Amino acid sequence: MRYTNEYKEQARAKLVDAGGRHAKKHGFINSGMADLAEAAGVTTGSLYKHFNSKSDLFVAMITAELKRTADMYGAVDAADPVAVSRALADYLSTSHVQRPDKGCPLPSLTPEIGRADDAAKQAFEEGVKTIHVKVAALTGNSDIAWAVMAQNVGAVMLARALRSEAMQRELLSAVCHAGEQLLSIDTRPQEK
Amino acid sequence: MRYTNEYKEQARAKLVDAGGRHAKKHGFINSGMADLAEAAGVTTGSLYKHFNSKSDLFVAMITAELKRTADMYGAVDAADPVAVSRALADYLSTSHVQRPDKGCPLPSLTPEIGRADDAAKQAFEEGVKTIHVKVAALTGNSDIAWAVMAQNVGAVMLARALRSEAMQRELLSAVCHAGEQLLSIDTRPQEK
DNA sequence: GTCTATATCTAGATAGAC
DNA sequence: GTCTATCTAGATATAGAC
Repeated sequence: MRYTNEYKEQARAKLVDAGGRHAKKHGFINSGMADLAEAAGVTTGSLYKHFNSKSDLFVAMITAELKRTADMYGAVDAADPVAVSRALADYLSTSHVQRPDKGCPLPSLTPEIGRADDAAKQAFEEGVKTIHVKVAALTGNSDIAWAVMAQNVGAVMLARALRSEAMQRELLSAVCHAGEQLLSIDTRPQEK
Repeated sequence: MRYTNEYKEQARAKLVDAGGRHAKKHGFINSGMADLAEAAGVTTGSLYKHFNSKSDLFVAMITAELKRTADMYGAVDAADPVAVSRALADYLSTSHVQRPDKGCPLPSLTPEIGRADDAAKQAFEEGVKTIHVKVAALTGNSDIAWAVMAQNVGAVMLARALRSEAMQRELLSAVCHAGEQLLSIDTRPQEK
Protein backbone atom coordinates (compact mmCIF):
# COMPACT_ATOMS: atom_id res chain seq x y z
CA MET A 1 0.00 0.00 0.00
CA ARG A 2 2.89 2.34 0.67
CA TYR A 3 4.11 2.17 -2.89
CA THR A 4 0.67 2.84 -4.22
CA ASN A 5 0.22 5.93 -2.11
CA GLU A 6 3.65 7.21 -3.01
CA TYR A 7 2.97 6.91 -6.71
CA LYS A 8 -0.40 8.52 -6.28
CA GLU A 9 1.18 11.44 -4.46
CA GLN A 10 3.78 11.79 -7.20
CA ALA A 11 1.16 11.82 -9.91
CA ARG A 12 -0.85 14.40 -8.06
CA ALA A 13 2.19 16.59 -7.47
CA LYS A 14 3.06 16.43 -11.15
CA LEU A 15 -0.46 17.48 -12.13
CA VAL A 16 -0.25 20.48 -9.82
CA ASP A 17 3.25 21.39 -10.89
CA ALA A 18 2.96 20.97 -14.65
CA GLY A 19 -0.56 22.38 -14.54
CA GLY A 20 0.68 25.46 -12.74
CA ARG A 21 3.25 26.12 -15.43
CA HIS A 22 0.66 25.66 -18.15
CA ALA A 23 -1.85 27.93 -16.42
CA LYS A 24 0.68 30.68 -15.77
CA LYS A 25 1.50 30.73 -19.45
CA HIS A 26 -1.94 30.35 -21.04
CA GLY A 27 -4.29 31.30 -18.24
CA PHE A 28 -6.29 28.80 -16.23
CA ILE A 29 -9.44 29.30 -18.25
CA ASN A 30 -7.53 28.63 -21.47
CA SER A 31 -6.08 25.42 -20.07
CA GLY A 32 -8.35 22.52 -20.91
CA MET A 33 -8.43 19.49 -18.68
CA ALA A 34 -6.93 17.53 -21.56
CA ASP A 35 -4.05 20.03 -21.78
CA LEU A 36 -3.43 19.94 -18.04
CA ALA A 37 -3.50 16.15 -18.00
CA GLU A 38 -1.17 15.92 -20.98
CA ALA A 39 1.28 18.33 -19.35
CA ALA A 40 1.55 15.82 -16.52
CA GLY A 41 1.72 12.82 -18.84
CA VAL A 42 -1.69 11.34 -18.06
CA THR A 43 -5.23 11.53 -19.50
CA THR A 44 -8.37 13.24 -18.29
CA GLY A 45 -9.87 10.05 -16.93
CA SER A 46 -6.87 9.74 -14.65
CA LEU A 47 -6.90 13.41 -13.71
CA TYR A 48 -10.41 13.09 -12.30
CA LYS A 49 -9.21 10.40 -9.87
CA HIS A 50 -7.07 13.10 -8.23
CA PHE A 51 -9.36 16.11 -8.46
CA ASN A 52 -13.14 16.18 -8.48
CA SER A 53 -13.38 19.25 -10.67
CA LYS A 54 -11.36 21.84 -12.50
CA SER A 55 -11.98 24.25 -9.62
CA ASP A 56 -10.42 21.82 -7.16
CA LEU A 57 -7.32 21.58 -9.30
CA PHE A 58 -7.19 25.35 -9.51
CA VAL A 59 -7.18 25.68 -5.71
CA ALA A 60 -4.35 23.16 -5.43
CA MET A 61 -2.37 25.03 -8.07
CA ILE A 62 -2.86 28.40 -6.37
CA THR A 63 -1.66 27.01 -3.07
CA ALA A 64 1.41 25.34 -4.56
CA GLU A 65 2.39 28.28 -6.76
CA LEU A 66 2.11 30.87 -4.00
CA LYS A 67 4.06 28.67 -1.62
CA ARG A 68 6.79 28.43 -4.20
CA THR A 69 7.01 32.23 -4.41
CA ALA A 70 6.96 32.61 -0.62
CA ASP A 71 9.79 30.10 -0.24
CA MET A 72 11.80 32.00 -2.81
CA TYR A 73 11.69 35.26 -0.88
CA GLY A 74 12.05 33.48 2.44
CA ALA A 75 15.44 32.32 1.22
CA VAL A 76 16.76 35.83 0.54
CA ASP A 77 19.13 37.19 3.20
CA ALA A 78 17.38 40.20 4.72
CA ALA A 79 20.64 41.46 6.22
CA ASP A 80 22.26 41.78 2.79
CA PRO A 81 21.05 44.88 0.92
CA VAL A 82 22.66 43.66 -2.28
CA ALA A 83 20.67 40.43 -2.17
CA VAL A 84 17.45 42.37 -1.61
CA SER A 85 18.18 44.68 -4.53
CA ARG A 86 18.96 41.69 -6.72
CA ALA A 87 15.66 40.06 -5.82
CA LEU A 88 13.89 43.27 -6.86
CA ALA A 89 15.78 43.48 -10.14
CA ASP A 90 15.20 39.81 -10.93
CA TYR A 91 11.47 40.18 -10.49
CA LEU A 92 11.48 43.17 -12.81
CA SER A 93 13.69 41.52 -15.44
CA THR A 94 12.77 40.99 -19.08
CA SER A 95 13.31 37.26 -18.65
CA HIS A 96 10.58 37.18 -16.00
CA VAL A 97 8.34 39.07 -18.41
CA GLN A 98 9.09 36.65 -21.23
CA ARG A 99 8.75 33.43 -19.25
CA PRO A 100 5.50 33.50 -17.27
CA ASP A 101 5.54 29.71 -16.92
CA LYS A 102 8.71 29.87 -14.84
CA GLY A 103 7.77 32.95 -12.83
CA CYS A 104 5.49 34.30 -10.17
CA PRO A 105 1.81 33.33 -10.47
CA LEU A 106 0.51 36.72 -9.32
CA PRO A 107 0.85 38.70 -12.56
CA SER A 108 -0.79 35.95 -14.62
CA LEU A 109 -3.48 34.37 -12.46
CA THR A 110 -4.71 37.01 -10.01
CA PRO A 111 -7.63 38.38 -12.08
CA GLU A 112 -8.96 34.88 -12.66
CA ILE A 113 -8.85 34.24 -8.93
CA GLY A 114 -10.75 37.47 -8.36
CA ARG A 115 -13.58 35.99 -10.44
CA ALA A 116 -13.37 32.51 -8.92
CA ASP A 117 -15.20 31.01 -5.94
CA ASP A 118 -14.44 31.54 -2.26
CA ALA A 119 -12.27 28.44 -1.99
CA ALA A 120 -9.87 29.89 -4.56
CA LYS A 121 -9.88 33.31 -2.88
CA GLN A 122 -9.26 31.70 0.49
CA ALA A 123 -6.24 29.80 -0.82
CA PHE A 124 -5.05 32.98 -2.50
CA GLU A 125 -5.40 35.05 0.65
CA GLU A 126 -3.43 32.58 2.74
CA GLY A 127 -0.68 32.31 0.15
CA VAL A 128 -0.39 36.06 -0.36
CA LYS A 129 -0.34 36.64 3.38
CA THR A 130 2.66 34.33 3.68
CA ILE A 131 4.43 36.06 0.79
CA HIS A 132 3.79 39.39 2.46
CA VAL A 133 5.41 38.19 5.68
CA LYS A 134 8.52 37.08 3.79
CA VAL A 135 8.74 40.33 1.81
CA ALA A 136 8.19 42.44 4.94
CA ALA A 137 11.20 40.72 6.45
CA LEU A 138 13.20 42.08 3.53
CA THR A 139 11.78 45.60 3.50
CA GLY A 140 11.64 45.92 7.28
CA ASN A 141 8.18 47.50 7.01
CA SER A 142 4.78 46.00 6.41
CA ASP A 143 3.31 48.85 4.36
CA ILE A 144 6.35 49.14 2.13
CA ALA A 145 6.16 45.39 1.55
CA TRP A 146 2.58 45.67 0.28
CA ALA A 147 3.55 48.59 -1.93
CA VAL A 148 6.55 46.84 -3.46
CA MET A 149 4.50 43.71 -4.06
CA ALA A 150 1.71 45.65 -5.78
CA GLN A 151 4.20 47.64 -7.81
CA ASN A 152 6.16 44.64 -9.02
CA VAL A 153 3.15 42.49 -9.82
CA GLY A 154 1.53 45.37 -11.68
CA ALA A 155 4.70 46.16 -13.61
CA VAL A 156 5.31 42.62 -14.84
CA MET A 157 1.67 42.21 -15.81
CA LEU A 158 1.62 45.49 -17.73
CA ALA A 159 4.95 44.78 -19.42
CA ARG A 160 3.67 41.45 -20.71
CA ALA A 161 0.82 43.19 -22.50
CA LEU A 162 3.04 45.79 -24.18
CA ARG A 163 3.99 45.10 -27.76
CA SER A 164 7.41 46.72 -27.97
CA GLU A 165 10.35 45.54 -25.90
CA ALA A 166 11.60 49.12 -25.68
CA MET A 167 8.52 50.20 -23.81
CA GLN A 168 8.66 47.12 -21.61
CA ARG A 169 12.16 48.11 -20.60
CA GLU A 170 11.17 51.72 -19.95
CA LEU A 171 8.43 50.58 -17.60
CA LEU A 172 10.54 47.98 -15.82
CA SER A 173 13.49 50.26 -15.17
CA ALA A 174 11.25 53.08 -13.95
CA VAL A 175 9.53 50.78 -11.49
CA CYS A 176 12.81 49.22 -10.37
CA HIS A 177 14.16 52.68 -9.64
CA ALA A 178 11.04 53.63 -7.68
CA GLY A 179 11.22 50.34 -5.79
CA GLU A 180 14.73 51.14 -4.63
CA GLN A 181 13.51 54.49 -3.40
CA LEU A 182 10.65 52.89 -1.50
CA LEU A 183 13.09 50.46 0.11
CA SER A 184 15.30 53.34 1.24
CA ILE A 185 12.49 55.29 2.87
CA ASP A 186 13.15 55.86 6.52
CA THR A 187 10.02 54.62 8.22
CA ARG A 188 10.65 56.26 11.57
CA PRO A 189 8.40 59.23 12.38
CA GLN A 190 9.81 62.31 10.72
CA GLU A 191 10.42 65.60 12.52
CA LYS A 192 9.05 68.74 10.97
CA MET B 1 -27.81 57.56 -45.71
CA ARG B 2 -26.78 59.88 -42.90
CA TYR B 3 -29.41 58.49 -40.58
CA THR B 4 -28.41 54.95 -41.37
CA ASN B 5 -24.77 55.62 -40.62
CA GLU B 6 -25.64 57.42 -37.44
CA TYR B 7 -27.67 54.51 -36.16
CA LYS B 8 -24.96 52.10 -37.16
CA GLU B 9 -22.41 54.14 -35.26
CA GLN B 10 -24.65 54.20 -32.22
CA ALA B 11 -25.14 50.46 -32.28
CA ARG B 12 -21.44 49.90 -32.61
CA ALA B 13 -20.66 52.29 -29.78
CA LYS B 14 -23.13 50.52 -27.54
CA LEU B 15 -21.56 47.15 -28.30
CA VAL B 16 -18.14 48.48 -27.38
CA ASP B 17 -19.38 50.26 -24.28
CA ALA B 18 -21.66 47.60 -22.82
CA GLY B 19 -19.23 44.92 -23.91
CA GLY B 20 -16.41 46.66 -22.10
CA ARG B 21 -18.36 46.73 -18.86
CA HIS B 22 -19.23 43.06 -19.22
CA ALA B 23 -15.66 42.08 -20.00
CA LYS B 24 -14.20 44.07 -17.10
CA LYS B 25 -16.51 42.24 -14.74
CA HIS B 26 -16.37 38.68 -16.10
CA GLY B 27 -13.23 38.70 -18.19
CA PHE B 28 -13.21 38.82 -21.96
CA ILE B 29 -12.75 35.08 -22.37
CA ASN B 30 -15.76 34.45 -20.12
CA SER B 31 -17.92 36.82 -22.14
CA GLY B 32 -19.68 34.88 -24.88
CA MET B 33 -20.66 36.66 -28.06
CA ALA B 34 -24.29 36.10 -27.06
CA ASP B 35 -23.64 37.80 -23.71
CA LEU B 36 -21.88 40.75 -25.31
CA ALA B 37 -24.63 41.15 -27.88
CA GLU B 38 -27.33 40.93 -25.23
CA ALA B 39 -25.58 43.55 -23.11
CA ALA B 40 -25.98 45.92 -26.06
CA GLY B 41 -29.55 44.85 -26.77
CA VAL B 42 -28.92 43.00 -30.05
CA THR B 43 -28.23 39.42 -31.16
CA THR B 44 -25.10 37.71 -32.36
CA GLY B 45 -26.15 37.89 -35.99
CA SER B 46 -26.23 41.65 -35.69
CA LEU B 47 -23.00 41.79 -33.76
CA TYR B 48 -21.13 40.19 -36.64
CA LYS B 49 -22.24 42.98 -38.97
CA HIS B 50 -20.14 45.35 -36.84
CA PHE B 51 -17.18 43.14 -35.99
CA ASN B 52 -15.70 40.32 -38.03
CA SER B 53 -14.55 38.32 -35.02
CA LYS B 54 -14.40 38.32 -31.25
CA SER B 55 -10.78 39.49 -31.49
CA ASP B 56 -11.81 42.56 -33.47
CA LEU B 57 -14.36 43.46 -30.83
CA PHE B 58 -11.70 42.98 -28.17
CA VAL B 59 -9.39 45.46 -29.88
CA ALA B 60 -12.16 48.04 -30.09
CA MET B 61 -13.00 47.55 -26.44
CA ILE B 62 -9.38 47.92 -25.35
CA THR B 63 -9.03 51.17 -27.29
CA ALA B 64 -12.26 52.63 -25.92
CA GLU B 65 -11.66 51.58 -22.32
CA LEU B 66 -8.11 52.91 -22.17
CA LYS B 67 -9.17 56.18 -23.77
CA ARG B 68 -11.82 56.53 -21.10
CA THR B 69 -9.21 56.12 -18.37
CA ALA B 70 -6.82 58.54 -20.06
CA ASP B 71 -9.54 61.18 -20.36
CA MET B 72 -10.32 60.78 -16.68
CA TYR B 73 -6.79 61.59 -15.58
CA GLY B 74 -6.42 64.24 -18.24
CA ALA B 75 -9.25 66.10 -16.50
CA VAL B 76 -7.51 66.23 -13.12
CA ASP B 77 -5.94 69.60 -12.26
CA ALA B 78 -2.20 68.97 -12.01
CA ALA B 79 -1.69 72.23 -10.14
CA ASP B 80 -3.95 71.12 -7.30
CA PRO B 81 -2.22 68.64 -4.98
CA VAL B 82 -5.50 67.88 -3.26
CA ALA B 83 -7.09 66.82 -6.54
CA VAL B 84 -4.12 64.59 -7.33
CA SER B 85 -4.30 62.95 -3.92
CA ARG B 86 -8.01 62.41 -4.34
CA ALA B 87 -7.47 60.72 -7.69
CA LEU B 88 -4.99 58.38 -6.03
CA ALA B 89 -7.36 57.59 -3.16
CA ASP B 90 -10.30 57.05 -5.52
CA TYR B 91 -8.35 54.53 -7.56
CA LEU B 92 -7.43 52.66 -4.38
CA SER B 93 -10.94 52.75 -2.93
CA THR B 94 -12.98 49.72 -1.93
CA SER B 95 -15.72 50.82 -4.30
CA HIS B 96 -13.28 50.56 -7.22
CA VAL B 97 -12.35 47.09 -5.99
CA GLN B 98 -15.97 46.04 -5.74
CA ARG B 99 -17.15 47.46 -9.07
CA PRO B 100 -14.77 46.36 -11.83
CA ASP B 101 -17.40 47.03 -14.48
CA LYS B 102 -17.35 50.74 -13.68
CA GLY B 103 -13.60 51.02 -13.19
CA CYS B 104 -10.25 50.94 -14.92
CA PRO B 105 -9.73 48.12 -17.43
CA LEU B 106 -6.10 47.55 -16.49
CA PRO B 107 -6.54 45.44 -13.34
CA SER B 108 -9.09 43.17 -15.01
CA LEU B 109 -8.05 42.78 -18.64
CA THR B 110 -4.28 43.18 -18.83
CA PRO B 111 -3.28 39.50 -18.50
CA GLU B 112 -5.69 38.53 -21.24
CA ILE B 113 -4.15 41.14 -23.50
CA GLY B 114 -0.73 39.75 -22.69
CA ARG B 115 -1.89 36.44 -24.18
CA ALA B 116 -3.71 37.99 -27.15
CA ASP B 117 -2.49 38.77 -30.65
CA ASP B 118 -0.35 41.71 -31.76
CA ALA B 119 -3.34 43.84 -32.73
CA ALA B 120 -4.59 43.76 -29.15
CA LYS B 121 -1.13 44.48 -27.75
CA GLN B 122 -0.70 47.34 -30.18
CA ALA B 123 -3.97 48.94 -29.11
CA PHE B 124 -2.99 48.36 -25.51
CA GLU B 125 0.42 49.94 -25.92
CA GLU B 126 -1.01 53.07 -27.52
CA GLY B 127 -3.69 53.42 -24.87
CA VAL B 128 -1.30 52.87 -21.97
CA LYS B 129 1.16 55.32 -23.47
CA THR B 130 -1.52 58.01 -23.48
CA ILE B 131 -2.51 57.22 -19.90
CA HIS B 132 1.14 57.47 -18.88
CA VAL B 133 1.40 60.94 -20.43
CA LYS B 134 -1.65 62.12 -18.49
CA VAL B 135 -0.43 60.63 -15.21
CA ALA B 136 3.08 62.04 -15.71
CA ALA B 137 1.48 65.47 -15.97
CA LEU B 138 0.12 64.88 -12.47
CA THR B 139 3.26 63.42 -10.92
CA GLY B 140 5.64 65.77 -12.71
CA ASN B 141 7.97 62.86 -13.43
CA SER B 142 7.83 60.09 -15.99
CA ASP B 143 9.38 57.33 -13.87
CA ILE B 144 7.21 58.08 -10.87
CA ALA B 145 4.18 57.98 -13.17
CA TRP B 146 5.04 54.44 -14.30
CA ALA B 147 5.62 53.39 -10.71
CA VAL B 148 2.34 54.79 -9.44
CA MET B 149 0.47 53.20 -12.34
CA ALA B 150 2.02 49.80 -11.72
CA GLN B 151 1.43 50.09 -8.00
CA ASN B 152 -2.21 51.07 -8.28
CA VAL B 153 -3.09 48.54 -10.96
CA GLY B 154 -1.36 45.80 -9.00
CA ALA B 155 -3.06 46.78 -5.76
CA VAL B 156 -6.60 46.81 -7.14
CA MET B 157 -6.03 43.53 -8.92
CA LEU B 158 -4.65 41.84 -5.79
CA ALA B 159 -7.37 43.28 -3.58
CA ARG B 160 -10.06 41.84 -5.83
CA ALA B 161 -8.68 38.35 -5.34
CA LEU B 162 -8.52 38.59 -1.55
CA ARG B 163 -11.37 37.01 0.35
CA SER B 164 -11.60 39.23 3.41
CA GLU B 165 -12.43 42.90 3.21
CA ALA B 166 -10.14 43.58 6.16
CA MET B 167 -7.14 42.41 4.21
CA GLN B 168 -8.26 44.33 1.14
CA ARG B 169 -8.30 47.48 3.21
CA GLU B 170 -4.90 46.77 4.72
CA LEU B 171 -3.40 46.43 1.26
CA LEU B 172 -5.15 49.46 -0.20
CA SER B 173 -4.22 51.82 2.61
CA ALA B 174 -0.61 50.66 2.62
CA VAL B 175 -0.30 51.26 -1.11
CA CYS B 176 -2.07 54.61 -0.90
CA HIS B 177 0.37 55.70 1.75
CA ALA B 178 3.35 54.58 -0.33
CA GLY B 179 1.88 56.33 -3.36
CA GLU B 180 1.76 59.61 -1.49
CA GLN B 181 5.39 59.17 -0.57
CA LEU B 182 6.34 58.47 -4.17
CA LEU B 183 4.50 61.59 -5.25
CA SER B 184 6.40 63.68 -2.71
CA ILE B 185 9.83 62.46 -3.77
CA ASP B 186 12.00 65.31 -4.90
CA THR B 187 13.20 64.22 -8.31
CA ARG B 188 16.01 66.76 -8.58
CA PRO B 189 19.51 65.30 -8.18
CA GLN B 190 20.27 65.01 -4.48
CA GLU B 191 23.40 66.38 -2.83
CA LYS B 192 25.32 64.13 -0.54
C1' DG C 1 -29.01 45.93 -40.22
C1' DT C 2 -31.43 42.84 -37.32
C1' DC C 3 -33.50 38.74 -36.46
C1' DT C 4 -34.02 33.19 -35.93
C1' DA C 5 -31.98 29.00 -36.65
C1' DT C 6 -28.16 26.24 -37.13
C1' DA C 7 -23.51 24.32 -38.41
C1' DT C 8 -19.25 23.10 -36.27
C1' DC C 9 -16.14 22.59 -32.73
C1' DT C 10 -14.35 22.23 -28.15
C1' DA C 11 -14.93 22.10 -23.23
C1' DG C 12 -15.74 19.68 -18.64
C1' DA C 13 -17.07 15.57 -16.90
C1' DT C 14 -18.36 10.43 -16.83
C1' DA C 15 -18.59 5.16 -17.99
C1' DG C 16 -16.52 1.03 -18.19
C1' DA C 17 -12.62 -2.13 -19.61
C1' DC C 18 -8.20 -3.53 -17.74
C1' DG D 1 -5.25 4.24 -11.04
C1' DT D 2 -4.99 4.68 -15.90
C1' DC D 3 -6.75 4.24 -20.22
C1' DT D 4 -10.36 4.89 -24.46
C1' DA D 5 -14.66 6.43 -25.77
C1' DT D 6 -18.46 9.29 -25.16
C1' DC D 7 -22.21 12.36 -23.27
C1' DT D 8 -23.83 16.98 -23.00
C1' DA D 9 -23.49 21.85 -22.90
C1' DG D 10 -21.80 25.98 -24.57
C1' DA D 11 -18.79 28.45 -27.60
C1' DT D 12 -17.76 31.08 -32.24
C1' DA D 13 -19.38 31.91 -36.44
C1' DT D 14 -22.62 31.63 -40.52
C1' DA D 15 -27.09 31.29 -43.50
C1' DG D 16 -31.05 33.18 -45.00
C1' DA D 17 -35.65 35.53 -44.19
C1' DC D 18 -37.38 40.22 -43.54
